[in-house]
Formats: sequence, C-alpha cells, structure tokens
Amino acid sequence: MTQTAETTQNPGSGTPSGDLPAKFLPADHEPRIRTRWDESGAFHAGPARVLSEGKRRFSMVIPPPNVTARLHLGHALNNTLQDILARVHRMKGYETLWMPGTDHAGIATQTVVEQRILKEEGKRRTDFERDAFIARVQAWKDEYEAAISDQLRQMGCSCDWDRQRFTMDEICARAVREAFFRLFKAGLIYRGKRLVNWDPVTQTALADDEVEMEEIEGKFYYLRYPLVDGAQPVTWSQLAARGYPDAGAHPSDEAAWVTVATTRPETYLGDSGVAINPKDARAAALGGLHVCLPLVGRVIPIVEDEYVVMPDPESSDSKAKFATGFLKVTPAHDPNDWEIGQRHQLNVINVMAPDASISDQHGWEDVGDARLFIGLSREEARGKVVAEFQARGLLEDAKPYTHSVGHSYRSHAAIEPYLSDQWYCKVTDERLRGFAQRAVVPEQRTSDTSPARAGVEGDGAMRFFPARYAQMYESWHDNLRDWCISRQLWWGHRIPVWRGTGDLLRSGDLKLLSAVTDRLMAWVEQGELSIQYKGEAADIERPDLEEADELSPFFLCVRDPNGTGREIVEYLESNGAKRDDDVLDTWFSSALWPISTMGWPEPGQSDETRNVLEAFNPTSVLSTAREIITLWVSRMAMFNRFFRSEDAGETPGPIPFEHVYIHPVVQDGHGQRMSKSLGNGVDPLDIIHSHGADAMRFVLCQMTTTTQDVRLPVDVVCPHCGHTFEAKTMVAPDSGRTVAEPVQTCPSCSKEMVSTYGLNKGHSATDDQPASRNSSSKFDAGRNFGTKLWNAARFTMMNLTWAIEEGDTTLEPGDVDPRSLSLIDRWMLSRLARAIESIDTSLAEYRFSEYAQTMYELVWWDFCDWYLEAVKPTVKTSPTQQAVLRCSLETILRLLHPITPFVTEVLHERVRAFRAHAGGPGASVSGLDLDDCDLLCSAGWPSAEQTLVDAEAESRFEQLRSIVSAIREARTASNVHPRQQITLHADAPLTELIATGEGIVETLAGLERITTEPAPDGSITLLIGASEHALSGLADAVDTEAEKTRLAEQIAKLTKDVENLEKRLNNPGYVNKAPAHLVDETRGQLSQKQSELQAASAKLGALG
RNA sequence: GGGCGCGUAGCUCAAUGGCUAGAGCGCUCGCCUUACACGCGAGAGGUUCCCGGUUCGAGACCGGGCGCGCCCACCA
Repeated sequence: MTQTAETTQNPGSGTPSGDLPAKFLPADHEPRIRTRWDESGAFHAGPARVLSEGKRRFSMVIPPPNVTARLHLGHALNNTLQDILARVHRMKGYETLWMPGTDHAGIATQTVVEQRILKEEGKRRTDFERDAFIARVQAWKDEYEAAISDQLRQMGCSCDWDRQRFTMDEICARAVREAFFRLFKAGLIYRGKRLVNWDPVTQTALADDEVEMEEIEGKFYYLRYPLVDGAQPVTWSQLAARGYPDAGAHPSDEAAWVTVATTRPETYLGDSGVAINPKDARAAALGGLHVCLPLVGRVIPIVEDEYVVMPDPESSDSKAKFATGFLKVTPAHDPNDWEIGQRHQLNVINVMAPDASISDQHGWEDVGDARLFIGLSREEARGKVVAEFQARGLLEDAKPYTHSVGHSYRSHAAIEPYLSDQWYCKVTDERLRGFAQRAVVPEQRTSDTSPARAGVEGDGAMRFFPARYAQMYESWHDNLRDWCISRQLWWGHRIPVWRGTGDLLRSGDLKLLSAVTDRLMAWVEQGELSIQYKGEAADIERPDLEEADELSPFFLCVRDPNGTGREIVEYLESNGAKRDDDVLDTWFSSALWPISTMGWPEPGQSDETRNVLEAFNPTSVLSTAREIITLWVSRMAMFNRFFRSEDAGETPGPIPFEHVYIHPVVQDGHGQRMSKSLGNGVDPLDIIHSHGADAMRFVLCQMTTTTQDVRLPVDVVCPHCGHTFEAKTMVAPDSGRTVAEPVQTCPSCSKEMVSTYGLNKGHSATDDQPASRNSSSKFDAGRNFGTKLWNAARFTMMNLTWAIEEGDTTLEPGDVDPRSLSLIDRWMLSRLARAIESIDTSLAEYRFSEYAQTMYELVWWDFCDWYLEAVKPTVKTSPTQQAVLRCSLETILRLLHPITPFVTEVLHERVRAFRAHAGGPGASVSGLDLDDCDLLCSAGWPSAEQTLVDAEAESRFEQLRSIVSAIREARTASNVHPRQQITLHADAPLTELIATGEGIVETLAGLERITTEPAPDGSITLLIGASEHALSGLADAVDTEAEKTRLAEQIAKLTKDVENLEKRLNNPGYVNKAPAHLVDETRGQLSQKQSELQAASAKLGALG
C-alpha cells in the first residue's frame, strides 16, 4: 500500500516542529538516517578502547547467511533481535562489535548456479574448466552478497560494515588452511574409507544434514538363498537332522534355503554374509553352514548378531512384522551392514560405479553368472534381479511397503550409501568433543559426566537461552561420530593436501636419495609441512614411505600453499605429487567463524585490525536457529577452544560465546516452516516497502516469545491494486501441505493473479494474471504504533513550541524536583522508571516480546491515552510540566530506539533542533539521567533513580482512573454525546479525592464542573464504590429504561462476586491455610462488594 | 524410535499456584473531540483440548489420553 500525503494541517507551522506531517513516512527518512549512522562511524568497534581503556565489550558474530538466496523473514527476525542487543549495549556504554558476513554454502550455492547455467545456457558443470566455473559461482556470490548486505542495511542492522567478512575471503581462507594444518599435524584429521551418503547425480558425498528423507512406495522382496555345507547343497532332511525347526514341512530331498527380506534386492550382489539373531531358535542348527548367492555363486557365512530383529507378524513394529529373521549383509552399501561386517570381519564388496550403476570395476571380482547385471542402473538392476530370482523359483514374495529413503537435498536423487575415501575430522577426540561438552554451565549439564576443570578458562561458562536447548547440545555429543569433512565439489576451500608415492622420493636422477627425504623433513621441522602415511603421522623419517603407491599414497599437508608454502608446492607438483581435488565441508569454515572473522591466526597489521580477537573473543552472545546447534554451535565451541588453547590442545582455550540464544522459527499461518519449495517466504524488503523497517522490527520483536515456533499468517498482495488479503488455500495433493490456490482473485478489485505462495507448477504469470507478492497484515500493528509515537512526539513539540513563542521561561536549565510536581507528572515519571527496570530484566533473559510489550503499553496506554490527554489543558502554561513532558518523550525515544531505530532517530533530531532553537538543554527532571548526544544510536541509555518510583502517585492515579472510567461508561450507556460537557454531583469525600488530581478527572471525563449540590431531575445516577452520585447537564432526556438495564446488569455481576467471595471465606481450608494478607484482602473485598450491591439495589428500587 | 514445543476469545498471542483469565487484530455501537480515523470512547465475545490427581486454591504442578508442530536419529 502506498502512503498518501498527510491531510492534517499542522498548527505549529513556522516553528521547529512545523514541518512534521501527520504521519511518519518511512521511505522519506530511512535512507538519510542510514547515511548519518554510517558517516558517524558509530557502529565501528575499536579494540583499543577495550584493551587499553578498559571499556566493557559486547560482541556478536552474525550467523553468516548463505549466499544462495536473499534473506527471508526468519533471517529478519534473527537479525532484528541481534540488532536490538547491539543497540541496547552500545547505548549502555559497551564497546560493541557486531561482525557481519556471509557464508559460501558449498554445495547449495554450487547447485543453484549449476541449475541456472543449465537452464539458461544448457551447459553442465563439466563443460567448464574448474577455474572458469568457480568464476561463475563467484559472480553469483557477489550478486547475492550485495543483495543480502542491502537487506540488512535496510533493516537498520548496526553491523560493523568495515569488517564485513565472507567465509572464502582471504582472511577466512587463511584461517581455514591454518586450522586444517594444525588438526592434520595433531592427528585429528585422517583419511578414512567409510560409507558416505553418496549422491550419484552430483557425484559427491553429502553430510547427514544434506540428506532429505522422502516417503517412497516400495516393496519388500523375500529372496531365497540356498544353504550349502562346504560346496554341497543342504537338503531339508539334513537340516531337520540338525534340529532346525519346521524343516520337516518341506520335501526331504529338496535343497534347503533361508529367506532374507530386503527393499533393495540389487545389493545382493555385494552380500558377504547373512545374519541371524543368536536368540533365534533356528540359529543353532545353522552352525557352520553357508549360503550360496544365486548367479554370483559366492559362498558366504551365516553369522549371529543381536542387531537382527526377530520376526513377529503381530508386532506393531513394521520391522518385526516384515522380518524373516535373516538379514542379508551388504557392508559396502548399507551403514548398518557396514557395522555388522566390521563385527564379523565380513568382506566389503562394492558393486557399483560412482554413478550407481552396477560395475565390476570398483571392488567386485567374483562376478560369476551375475555378469548380466553389469552396466545396469540401480533401478534396472533391481527389476532384473527380481526377475532372475523369480525365474529360478527363489522369489518367495513381494509385499508393498512404504518407507522413507534418503535423497539428495539438491539433486533429489536417492542417496547411495557408498564406500569411498574421505577426509575425517576426529571430533570424538577429547580435545574437541570434551572441550565442547565442558563449556556448558554446570547447572545446564545433564548427560556428560566429565567434570569441568577448575580454573580452566571457559569451562562451564557457556549458557543457553532458553535453557532447554542445552540438553539438545549435550545429547548430540553423546552419539557423536567422526565428521566427514571432504566434499567432491569445486566451490569451497580446497583441501591443502598433496598425495605422494615412492616416486616422489626417487625423483630426478637420484634413487631414493636421502637428500630428498631430508628436504621434506626440513620443511616438516620448519612447521610448514606435515606428512601422514597409512593413517599415521610420518613427520619423522620413515623408510617405508618408499613403498607408497597410488593405492596407498602418503599425504602431505602444506601449511600455507599460497604463501610461505609456495616453494613446497612447486617442488611437490614438479615431482608428480597431486593435490587433492576435494573441498572442505562448508561447516568447516563456519566452525572457525568466531575466530577467523577476527583475524586468527594473524594478529593483524594495523591498529585497526590488531587485537580484535583479544578484545572481542569470546563473544557475548550467539543468536541462532535451533537446527544448527549441533552442526554449528558445537563445532564452533570445539574449534574456538582447541585453536585458542595455549598449549596445543592440552588445556582448552576460551569459549566462542558466553550466551547462546536460540530464536524461534517463523512459520506461516498453517504452522509450516517458511521455505522456498512452499513459496511461503516473505522478503523483508517487501515489508519494509509497505510498512517500513521499524514496523517490521517492532512486530518481529513482539512475536519473539520463548516458545520454539511463532506463526506469521502470510497474506497476498494484489499486484493490480496493492490490496493485502488472505489467500484462498488448498491442500497440495503431492505433499499434503497447505498452499495457496494457484489463481487468486483480489477481493478489492476483483482482478486475478498467480500466487507464488505454493509455487504452482504450470501456472506462470501473464499480463492478465501477474504474480503476487507475499506479505502479512500482522505488520499493520507495528506501523500503527509508529504513527502513534510520531503523533505523540508531534503533540509534544507543538506544546513546547508554543511556550517559546510566548516568551515563556520554560527552558531555563535546572532540575525539576519530582516531589514538587502534580500527581499526573509524578505518575508518568513513575511509569517511566518502572519501564526502565522491567526492560533490563526482560533483556537479561532474552525475553524480547516482553520488551516490546512494555514499550507498547508505556507509549500507547500510559503516555498517550492518559498522560497526554490529562496534561492538555495545563501543559502550555506550566514550565515544569513541559519539562516532564519533554523528558518523558526523550526517555521513550531512547528506550524504543533499539527496536525502532529509524523513527526514534528522526524524532531525536527534532527534539535536538528544538533545544537548539530554545538556546539550551532545557530543564530536566532530577533523578532521570539523559545525556546530550547528536545521534540517538550513540546516546546513553536512560537511567532513573529509584526515587522516581512513586507508589503513592500510582495508586492515587488508579483511583482517579476508575472514576473516569465509571463516568465514561455512564455517558456511553446513556448516549451522552462525547463532546457534551456535564456536571458531576458528588459527595464531599469524592470531591476531595478528585481535587487531588488537580483537574485531570474533569479533563478526562469531560466534566464541566463538580458540585456537592443535589442533582436536578433528569440526571443519571453514578455509583462509584458504594456511594451514589449523579451526572447532570446532559443534552437529551435521560433514558430511564436504559439506566435500569444498566443497574440490573451491575447487580447481577455484583451478586455473583459476593457469592464467590462468600464461598471462599466459608471454606475453612482457605481461612486457615492461605496467607493472612490474602484472607484479609478477601474480607475487605466482600464488604466492599456487599455495600456496592446494596447501593445498586436501593437505586434500582428507587427508580421503580 | 529419541528429544522438544504447543493446544486459552473468530485469528495471533499473554497471564512468579492467589483479584472478575488479558492484549492486539477482527466484530458491534457512538464519535471526523484542533497529536494521531494507522485515531478516540464504550462494548460483545471463554467448557483455558479431554479424564483423573496434588492443593485452602490449578490455565499453570503431577499422571494418563487426544490433537498439532518442530528437531534429531533410523528405516530389512
């Protein structure tokens, strides 16, 4: 929606407030304010102020967004919260560093770029040279890094933009190489042959988290494997003789078999055993027997393993229900089978090529008659295997079975567990896992029993908010496995390892010259090279290196291939050593983020960069999403502590952050996570465009409760008329998810559009049906709040301005003594003081919604609804009240600035302009400290002395407020026109009470006067408490019937209250056991209600 | 399978075991009151998912269900 120009004339025209329009139009101010902030350098942190001047530090590293795409509202939420923390602490006087940056996001980015190139140019990655392709990805990165930075800036994020980082920039890359080298040298990185999640399409290993589970309608195949004793078939009668249960049920001279159940028959080619549970009654009779794989002819053992599930057709567990008790073991193609194979020393037979076709070129030799499967794809082979088994009477059954299968989150191909050589990081080592576990504060630790080491820096100092997430962190470490860190990609940090064979040592004309080895060893001694061979460190001379060959090479890790190691690299490569083609898992560089961004391992050359790490690590808080607690938070803890260890890992170094705040996940209105595939994401810039950054930030802050998910109903914006409306939805047949219907009709202009919410396949935008954008009307509340604040400030300025024009002496510097003030002023100051206190408490516990709510109530209810309305008649002539008004506004601007930085900064400019115009700082309230500062973003956080909290003023105000409410209710019930000034006929006590308010009751209730005279005919009765008063001077005749109805309702309610209170007091348990003050309170309430009831009844009786 | 969160007004959410369970949006009525109609005033609207228990007192705590959702692991 586009905002139109203001319609309201400003009465204060010609003064410093004169050019304030009736609405705050964000687009008119945001760019200019951002420029002012940038130019001021307010967000640039200086380590020297921490290290030499002893200033308290507050630091955060941004969770670097992936450069794959623009930011969505989930990012907006997290970054708003971080900015709030940064701004609050900056105002509180902390030297504040918020380090911005982005993540290269290895496979994700490479894949989006590959897909775009394929779509636009029809080329594949393999059509490019490695460097040329990387250049294309780099171009994408540049585009999205710029877009993301722009989004963050438009949101108002107060990052230290001079220090912006990227996980692959030289500063971070240097840290990655150094980290890899140190881990390699320490034996914490090793080469391992393991099963990985292999994506046969992209031909890369995927991390577990890069695998998505998808439900598949498959089949359970029951395959018969003939039993053999040595080379001879075993008959059922022989089996019966061994005591095999039910063997007699088969023809005695027929060859016996066992039946295995599998969803993947094609993997039988790689079977190297059949397992049975030792508790199975059949197990004993099979001792020493083998099975012979059909066609292949391979004879494989039957092993006993507890892992095998016993069959139970009645079981609700689908495994037991479908099981036969015999499990085919394929160590090369199933992770569990791999484990079983390890336990029983079974052969590992890989029957597939990297593209997942059946192949005898990758570790399979005894092909036998199974040759007919060679070259088939997995899917083709499956059908063929089933057909061949069936043809031989070996297919017992095939049952339909729905199960979930891992798929590549990028290519969507089914994952093949695949045996391959990979680099691993030994995170299970005490120096990594142990350090990370012991970082957590003792009271949040549960499972890990290793004690924190007394006196060790960082041990037991890391705290989770909300605390429950500590549990997730801990339990993950219990089941930790070594981390596969290599990826078969081009986009990423290339692994700094070269492989060498004995030929490297026999280079040139020389035959195994010790001089060559000496040369390598010299580099090792210099700490520039580290060597591993056969899984062990070879950093000492090992004659057997000479035997290394292509199949079993030795590995040379170069500390700094681009710098000091250049000479080594040249030497290695000129002698035939080849660099590893793989790159590191993205999370490897992410794990270094808190130290790499701050310059580790180099101290930095200039004053600016030197000592950043010393000054700002550990950071104060990390704000992130819960699903990466394990992938990221834990690894940062490991690396920060390991690499900052002062004794190479003997003693853990400092933790990466003191607090870990886990923010909620933003879901759409149907409880679904915002995602690209659902199309329910919302671009923060769309919200900024329609509502402004402040409105977006305020609502996001207000939404952030301590639950784990928050819902944001997504609306559709009409591309024709800008109207925002709730989309008509449907359940998608394929996913079962709720999505918008493909074509939506605008309820305002009746034109049609194509909704992006739900990514409707086959519906593309046309001129008649343009694409709509997503938005949410939830942000209206934030925009309204901003306008309210704006107008409150406008009112304030107008009143102060008038005083100047009239030559008042209002603004003489000097303290206003709160004790000398009127009730309403004391009340307002008390509310401010309490808000300051309450915000501190909320923020200390990361309760952001409380902070927003406190400000909402302070501004809208206390300040606007009551204070401003109450002071209207008096403020123009009261210098002290003007001082209170101005100080209140300034306090509010400061307290609100971290949430809504733009509008508050603009208003701060106006307040300062006004002060300049008035020629001085103006009167201030004693006990309320507000420093003078050019920009609000670097102004001081307000502090209020405890003396400003005035309980007496608050309770007196509550009394007066309830009188005002009673009068307003009576007016409405009797249809008295809002502007009609009326007369209150009150008794002496009430008159006195109202007098303490110095006119505010009259103002707020619209009273012309208050008198003790008896009310004339035609008045309406006003019951306040148990005393009866009246209102007269109404324009129209009193509706007696309406008054009777009102009284009857009142009586019914009071009767119920009295009953409840009596019931409570008649309960002996309550009177005896509840705290005495509560019982007394209840007694008081009862007598109060009883007299009110009596008064109301009497009045109703009198009306007849 | 393990862990976690949630279920309160039509919607989105509040409520240290203690006043009559509150707010915003939406709805109804009255107001263009000279800061603000993105506003002001007054209202309507509740079986706090169900069943038990603890307690003088439960929306909250305990046990058992039902439902929704998220994360992790696994899937012969």
